Amino acid sequence: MKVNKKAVQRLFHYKNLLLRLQEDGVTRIYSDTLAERLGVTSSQVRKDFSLFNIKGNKKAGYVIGELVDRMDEIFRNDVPRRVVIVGYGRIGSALANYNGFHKQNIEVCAAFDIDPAKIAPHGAVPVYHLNDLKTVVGDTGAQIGILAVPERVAQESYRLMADAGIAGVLNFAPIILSPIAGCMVTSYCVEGELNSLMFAVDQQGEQG
Amino acid sequence: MKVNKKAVQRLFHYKNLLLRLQEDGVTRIYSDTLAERLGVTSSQVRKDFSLFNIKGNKKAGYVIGELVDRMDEIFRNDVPRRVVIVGYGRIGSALANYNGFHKQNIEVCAAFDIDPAKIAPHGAVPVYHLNDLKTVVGDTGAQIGILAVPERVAQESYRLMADAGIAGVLNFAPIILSPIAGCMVTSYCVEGELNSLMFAVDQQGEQG
DNA sequence: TAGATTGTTAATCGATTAACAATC
DNA sequence: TAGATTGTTAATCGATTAACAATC
Repeated sequence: MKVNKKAVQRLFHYKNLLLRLQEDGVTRIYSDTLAERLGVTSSQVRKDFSLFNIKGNKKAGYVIGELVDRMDEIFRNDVPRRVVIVGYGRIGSALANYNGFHKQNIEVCAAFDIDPAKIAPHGAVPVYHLNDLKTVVGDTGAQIGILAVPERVAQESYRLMADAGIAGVLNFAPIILSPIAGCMVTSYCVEGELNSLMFAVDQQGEQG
Repeated sequence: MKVNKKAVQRLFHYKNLLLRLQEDGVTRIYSDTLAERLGVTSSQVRKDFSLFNIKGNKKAGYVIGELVDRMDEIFRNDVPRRVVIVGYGRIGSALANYNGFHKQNIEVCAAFDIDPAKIAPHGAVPVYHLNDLKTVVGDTGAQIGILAVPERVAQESYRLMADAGIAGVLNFAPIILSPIAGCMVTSYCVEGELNSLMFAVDQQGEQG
């Protein structure tokens, strides 16, 4: 089986739980315990680990320290990973200043907008004009970009990001972007998720 | 095949594309065309439609007006759907004022926080103290809640929401919530998504 | 009618779960 | 050793894609 996105996401959550357990002084864990804590099956935990070549000890479970080290290695958590944000509106600025990133060694190194009133190259997170995207991406070596612009300019902004050398985009505009070679996209649509949740709730109501 | 979350999400995106086409004066469409525009297969489009009992015309494709009407019916888009937001920090306030919601007939009817400085019951979106959650949920009839609080209080806040009668929660705290009966959860973890995207980019780099 | 498109059934693909041999 | 847990293979489950009969 190939490593897929969902397995990567689970690995990320395993890691975060393990870090919390480590803080509590726990040093070893069984796949069973880990599974229970995260609401998955123990088969899945072992399968995921095997996918990433993470080894435990028969009978003795897993050493949390070793697990965390291996995961840091897999995710390259030793080097800070740089991210730029395109679109400094409500969502963009909220993410630029989100304090959950540094724990994961993710660094928002710059944001971009076309509104002159928002440009602030000397802020905690510098905000530049979109025209400077290519230069800044070149200088910082950022590989990943967050796209948080209005729907109607999303495709064009994505093109500019791909052009600037960004290799992966996390898109928050509520539109499916047509892919550009060399720059992969993952999209998140809040209204779509809410809609989907509402549908699920409605359906459940009909049954129960 | 049962209706699943991914199919619901696709239906939502079909609808949005169809609305845009309608504005351009297009009145009919084939599954082929629709599929191409959204980067899916035409089999999938027809399968999705069949899942929701959406009918077209052999040889003549689908009438966009009929499709949109049927989808509005499925999603109950005729009545405004009310949402509350728990946690009025950066993410919470960004979402409270996000202007992509009203297009989908989603109404953020109230937000909640425990910081007295944030309470503002007469704002465009009223912000109340968390203590008032149950009352306000009762009064407004909101069924869905967005959870945007710090990780360490996420599980407890979720419990309060379930308690207040919220039937579905969209969680943005980077933690897996243990489920409470009667209140389903969908989670989104930005740092997890970024991490996953970085992993994918790294992997691609190794191969190419 | 001939050609083209829908709607559905069957085939394929991929991910999760179960089972169990290896082993500490 | 006996018991328990990992690691992996096989079985199951679910979703996507392909194929094609129905039909306009």
